[in-house]
Amino acid sequence: MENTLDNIRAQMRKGLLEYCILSILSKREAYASSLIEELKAVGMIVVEGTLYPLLIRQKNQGLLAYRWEESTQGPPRKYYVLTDKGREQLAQMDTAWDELVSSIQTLKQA
Amino acid sequence: MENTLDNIRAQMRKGLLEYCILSILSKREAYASSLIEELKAVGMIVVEGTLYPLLIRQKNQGLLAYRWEESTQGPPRKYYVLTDKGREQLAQMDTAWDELVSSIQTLKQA
DNA sequence: TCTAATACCTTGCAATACAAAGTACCATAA
DNA sequence: TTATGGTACTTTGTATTGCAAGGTATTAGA
Repeated sequence: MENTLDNIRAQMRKGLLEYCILSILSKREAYASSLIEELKAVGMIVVEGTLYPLLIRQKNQGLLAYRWEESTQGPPRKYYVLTDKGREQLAQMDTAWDELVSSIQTLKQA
Repeated sequence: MENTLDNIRAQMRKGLLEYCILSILSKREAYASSLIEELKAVGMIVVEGTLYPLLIRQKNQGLLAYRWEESTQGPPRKYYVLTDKGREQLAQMDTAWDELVSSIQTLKQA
């Protein structure tokens, strides 16, 4: 029941992570740790325990596929890419997101 | 596991309802059914089983207060209003929302 | 052969949106 | 007076999902 700005941020983010992941992967393939870095760079803190299950869910839904790639700096990495179905889903989410932003704008000014 | 646009909308909305409620109540007091109407008017479907527990949570957090008012058309209504604490919370949520919109915009163009 | 760094994964818990069903009040018609 | 329909508030049980915490595995270097 804390009310810090961080908690407010966290709460607002709920359900949007899936959209962010697809958006990032639509530009370039990435592995989990690099996704976490990119999200952190724009101010969205995500932890492993959130991201890994999410990626697995999206893969099981057929939105993502992955391939293993060796790394020079540690264990192999699982690079995820968008499938065609993932691209369709992203297009729908773009629409939904624009509508949501518009809805809230309307609410706040009426 | 459905993937309709409605489900996508629903998912994106998660966690944002609290913000919408405070936004509406910052403009005028309202009772549950009227909140549902106003949200529906901007395209956000909310059902009673979602809204009532949410209002009770916000009241228990001290963000809202309410008063009973007689109605000419049925049982009395519980009109909710923002408290000072609710106004503070709303201000923080405004910030968090703007940041979120900005973060996603950055993600999508990078 | 340790240790540190990197990367992936799992378990258990808490929060919350929802469907569905229930309770209560009021006006009006039979 | 009683029944009916409309309005409003509430509760219960379930599914989803974000997270803390802990675990496994690979690699490079001391």
